[in-house]
Amino acid sequence: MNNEVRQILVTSALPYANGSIHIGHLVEYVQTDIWARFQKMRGHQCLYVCADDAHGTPIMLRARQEGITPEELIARISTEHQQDFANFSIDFDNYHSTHSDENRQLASTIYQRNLERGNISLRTITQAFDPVEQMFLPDRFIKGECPKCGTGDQYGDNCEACGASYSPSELKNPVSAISGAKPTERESEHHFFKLANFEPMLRQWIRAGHLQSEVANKLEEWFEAGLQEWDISRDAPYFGFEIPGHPDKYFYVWLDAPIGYMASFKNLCDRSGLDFDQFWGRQSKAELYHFIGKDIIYFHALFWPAMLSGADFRTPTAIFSHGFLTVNGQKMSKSRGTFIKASTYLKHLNPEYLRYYFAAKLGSGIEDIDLNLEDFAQRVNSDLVGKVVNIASRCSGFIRKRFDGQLSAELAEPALFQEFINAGQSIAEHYEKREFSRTVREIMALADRANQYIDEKKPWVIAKEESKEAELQAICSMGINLFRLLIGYLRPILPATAAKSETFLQIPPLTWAELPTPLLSHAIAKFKPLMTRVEATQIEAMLNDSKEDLAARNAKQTKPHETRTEGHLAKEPIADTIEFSDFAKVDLRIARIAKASHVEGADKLLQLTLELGAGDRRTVFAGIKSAYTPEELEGKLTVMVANLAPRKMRFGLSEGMVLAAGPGGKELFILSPDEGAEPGMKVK
RNA sequence: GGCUACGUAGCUCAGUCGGUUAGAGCACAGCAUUCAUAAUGCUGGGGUCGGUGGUUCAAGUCCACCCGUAGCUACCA
Repeated sequence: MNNEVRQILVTSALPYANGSIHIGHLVEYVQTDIWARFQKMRGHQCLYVCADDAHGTPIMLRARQEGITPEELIARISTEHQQDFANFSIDFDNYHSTHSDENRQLASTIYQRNLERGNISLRTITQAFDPVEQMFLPDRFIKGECPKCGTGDQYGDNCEACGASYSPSELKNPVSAISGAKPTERESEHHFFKLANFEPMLRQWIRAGHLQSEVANKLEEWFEAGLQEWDISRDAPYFGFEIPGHPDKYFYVWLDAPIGYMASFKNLCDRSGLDFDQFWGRQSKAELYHFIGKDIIYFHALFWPAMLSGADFRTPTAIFSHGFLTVNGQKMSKSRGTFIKASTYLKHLNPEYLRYYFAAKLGSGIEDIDLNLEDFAQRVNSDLVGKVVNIASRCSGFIRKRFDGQLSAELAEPALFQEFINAGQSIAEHYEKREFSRTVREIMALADRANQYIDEKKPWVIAKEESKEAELQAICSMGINLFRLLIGYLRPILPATAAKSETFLQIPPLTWAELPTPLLSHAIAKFKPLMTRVEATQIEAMLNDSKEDLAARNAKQTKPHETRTEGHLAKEPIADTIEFSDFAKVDLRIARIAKASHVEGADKLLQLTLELGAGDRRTVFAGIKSAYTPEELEGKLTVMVANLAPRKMRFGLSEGMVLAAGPGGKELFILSPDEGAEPGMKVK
């Protein structure tokens, strides 16, 4: 074993301060936390830092909508995030914010140094501008009709209906998503990071073992396309840091977000006396690892090393990317109740279950992992409750009742104990390589071995024989010692269960180095259940609760809640007054959704067969796949525009439209009539 | 459309450099057992390895094409 103490700095991606932590986020924090805890348990100096990512247009707008300052918003969200993390035993050594003095200074330093070395250029670009809000509009905040297929309400970058990509200026009838005004074009001077200056360095870097091979493959694309300049500035109004010497110009949030890793660490240094340069200086010998989702590889594997190198800081030792989380094989969905917030999960289930399940599925690759809820319950119950915890439970009774809690003075089966110790090496290697699923598999094989041992020795038979007291004590002590090793190996994954087990065993926190020393002639405490089974009803309740979360929020939106309503009205102002005759032209009818199905090849569409009674059936393509599944729509009554001119769409002819409210994505709500309405009835 | 991955038992996944009869856990069935939170042990059934074609003495593994899934496709956090 390598006894050298390593200096390791680990980060997880910074959660955006615009929403709650959900179980998808947790994959990454759990993965990082397990790895960091493992390193600490091995005796290394491992520091795990993170922060809230607090800047950008969405945060500015949300704060405005809520009628508070961005600072108030991010403070509130930060508290909430940290509470969720603490509940899941995510053990940060420091949690900070990108909206901090440390980050302002570091961002400025990094910018300044790159500027001095000719890595920043200034160029005037033309951008969409909202004349009402007096602000430039990011693509995401411009909506309009797709220039190719004519579908309305599309974002400025690509069409959700036909998949075409285009620039915002090509949209037909564009409107600002903030004010509803028609955007104008305006020129502005922007700051660009000249990524191409780093091409030789990056080409070498991405093939030097800092990245997973599939990630490096993917990045080749960018070199083939040619490295473009990266726009790192935004115009006021913007919530972020003003660029030194350039009033009303701000650093783009993605510039200062990764710098937040450094800032959080700097903040830790200032409080604890650690040496910042020892970790971030060009000559640093410390290891630096970023755990990230595969969606933000570009920022971390190209821009970030380039920025650092251009500012005379060290580059990361490695970037560890992971895949996304699906639930029951599908993307998390609010309507299915599988968009589960961390706080909702906690109301129903033990966080250790999820940590274990994620660990059991995580490898070092970037494939997505699936939370199959049935599998989740079976796996936790069988592995943790049935196998591991059960070993302590089935041995402790004898030790407690017959020997007053005292373990025997010698190991009954030193060879078996040694077998468990030997397995530790490969378990450690798998931890180190982030092959947690292999780690778990090996540990569970040992747990099976321990149960087999007890079964073989049959302590319950021996207990009935006289003069076999010593043998009984030895067998059960052996079982307890095997349990101790299993818990030791599982400790990075199950910190809370390990802590409870340490209380039961009456020992200090386990370290890897102590594992080979068995507990002999030692008193243990009374056994209390360390973990209980997952019940199907708990999972059911959690899913319902997630759905209710959504329902509650919807109710809040429809209620005349000042800020929320103002938000919607501000985004989409009430249209010009019309005459009744204009309204009468629209023939609205109650329709029954007779059939709903997915459309092959369509990302956003569902194909609906609407029944108006008397054999009148219409095929309608509706862009509501993001919010509804076909199953939940079938049989429902809704309201449709029955006399809309049929429109030829990519997948067929659409003969009308269903009415729905909401901004899109998960937040789409189709209208349904009150009880008693029948298909075909006219809405007037 | 292009690109990066993925597709193996009902479920979740292993399967290394191509090499005997494709493995594990869960679930299921039978038996044993009662120390343990209905936990444990033993035995068993279950697979056209997404499809088609190719390379090879030999293909789950390599190549091509197709189908399906996920993601990325740069001013979106």
